[in-house]
Amino acid sequence: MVSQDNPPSEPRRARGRPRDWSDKTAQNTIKSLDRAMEVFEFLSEHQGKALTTLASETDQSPATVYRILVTLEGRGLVEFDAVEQLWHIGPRAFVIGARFLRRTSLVERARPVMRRLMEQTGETANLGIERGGQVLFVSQVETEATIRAFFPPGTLSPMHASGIGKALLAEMDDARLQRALAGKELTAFTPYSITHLDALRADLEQVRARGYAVDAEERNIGMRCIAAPVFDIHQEAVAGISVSGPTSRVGLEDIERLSEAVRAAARDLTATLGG
Amino acid sequence: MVSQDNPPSEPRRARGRPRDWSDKTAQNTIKSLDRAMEVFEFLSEHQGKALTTLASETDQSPATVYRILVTLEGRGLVEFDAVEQLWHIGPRAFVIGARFLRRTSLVERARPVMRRLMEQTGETANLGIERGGQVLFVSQVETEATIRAFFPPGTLSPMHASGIGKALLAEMDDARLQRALAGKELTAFTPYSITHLDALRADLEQVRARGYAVDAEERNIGMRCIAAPVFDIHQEAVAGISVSGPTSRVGLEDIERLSEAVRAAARDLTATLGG
DNA sequence: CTTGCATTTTTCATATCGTGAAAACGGCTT
DNA sequence: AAGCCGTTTTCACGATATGAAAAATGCAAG
Repeated sequence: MVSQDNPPSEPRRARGRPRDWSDKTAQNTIKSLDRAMEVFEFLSEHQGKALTTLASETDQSPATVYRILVTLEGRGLVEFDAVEQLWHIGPRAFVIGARFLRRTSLVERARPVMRRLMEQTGETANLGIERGGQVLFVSQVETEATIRAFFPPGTLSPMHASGIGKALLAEMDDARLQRALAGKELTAFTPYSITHLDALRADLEQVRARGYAVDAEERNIGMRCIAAPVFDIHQEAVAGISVSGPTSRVGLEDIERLSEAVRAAARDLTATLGG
Repeated sequence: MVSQDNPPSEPRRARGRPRDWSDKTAQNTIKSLDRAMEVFEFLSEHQGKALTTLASETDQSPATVYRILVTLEGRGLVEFDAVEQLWHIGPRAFVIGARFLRRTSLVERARPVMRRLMEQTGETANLGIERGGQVLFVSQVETEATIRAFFPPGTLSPMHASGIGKALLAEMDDARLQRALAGKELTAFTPYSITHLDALRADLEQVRARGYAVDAEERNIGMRCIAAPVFDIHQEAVAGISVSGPTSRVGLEDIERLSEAVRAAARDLTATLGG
């Protein structure tokens, strides 16, 4: 989506003194800030932590963690529940993080397309992009049915066990594929998960051929997902759009029908992006 | 914002040494961290800034800002676009921020806002969402007056005869409006009810223009209601907030004044949702 | 092609300021 | 009441964040 992760292809005309990328230990970073951000991140993963717990689990002194939290609290990045005496992520963190989406108009443009897709299919519609070898779900429109697939925006998921992930992988050339999967295990989440590279490649071949990817209970038992890639003006797959629902409603015989709607939605979105 | 702002009611049992709240200058915060967060926040507001610009606009030396950015980049909180040489908010900020939503629901977050609204206006405050073409009242903070409007949470009410309903309808585009009203009769509950589609459209036009909706005895004789829409991060109207009271206290001449408070409350709630 | 300017990144010396230990403070438990 | 536990503050020390300036580069102008 946004440049940067293609050093081989992009011209990379860097103004100013070039950064010393070889410096693995990153000596140009601020240690105290990094430690503070570690606490921040840790807190976001395990919400509702007490000061002492937080301190011991991040290997820092309670006094330091306390000061970090109070400082962040001053900006609303974290919140202190005075009743329960627990710390949480604050609303401003949400506001700031959400601005990540504003960078490209992708999410905004996708909104009406997704809504229509949800109405046509009756299933939850999702939008995801690739980030650091994972699928990042950035937006969703929930179905009105009571039984629904729920992926809160901000969720990260492995590429190989996700419809959107596979739709994106299928559009990558071999070098990029290697990089996206580098160091990643093909974890088995269910008995249906794809765990071998050969099997994955074969599946991706199919995805390319028919224009959509299927996640048939590869991540969650009882959930199926049908996804198609969305292209930007450079013909690059920048996102995936999908519907997901319970096996009871999304039967194997429904896939053909649903895939039509998903592909149409992907085409629509591609068109509004200038593909 | 969460629990914390009701010192009169909450017991406020603080374990440990009590914080020195009088210390307005907050001497217990970490200056460097605060400055770093200032850059972080500033960047989120004005995305795509160059280093120098960022430095001068936050009144810090380029070297310092550079180190802050590189540190945050290491955690994915900010991103550097190598082609354009610009800095942006990173995906991890989105992931972390999104976890804020997991903790509390719309209803819980609305609670303090509604309480304040009730105190300001002296009237019962309501929160409602749209479900299946009807308004679902999900939460309420009752006034202390003896004569009070009472909507038990869980109550369903037709959209066209409800302040919240009209506030939500007014934000829909035409297609969605059609669907929300599909198959619904514009039932007359009182002589003041709106029963013709044209009249409703005209009213909605007004609602949009002034930013709030009024239910003037359209559902119950003797009760008036002033509502405003609440938006989520996608700028979609997800809920409505309102005050309702007897005509004796909510006169036509009070509407202007009350609507200010309602709109302010709606704005507050919208803000904590990331709108 | 050369020169100058703008911008980013690194080096370095300095003193700021972040740090942990320990004490102070209260609530909670027995 | 006394002891325990978790939070907040104090304090003295030295790690480290900081800005100035230099280095390294691209870009635009001559």
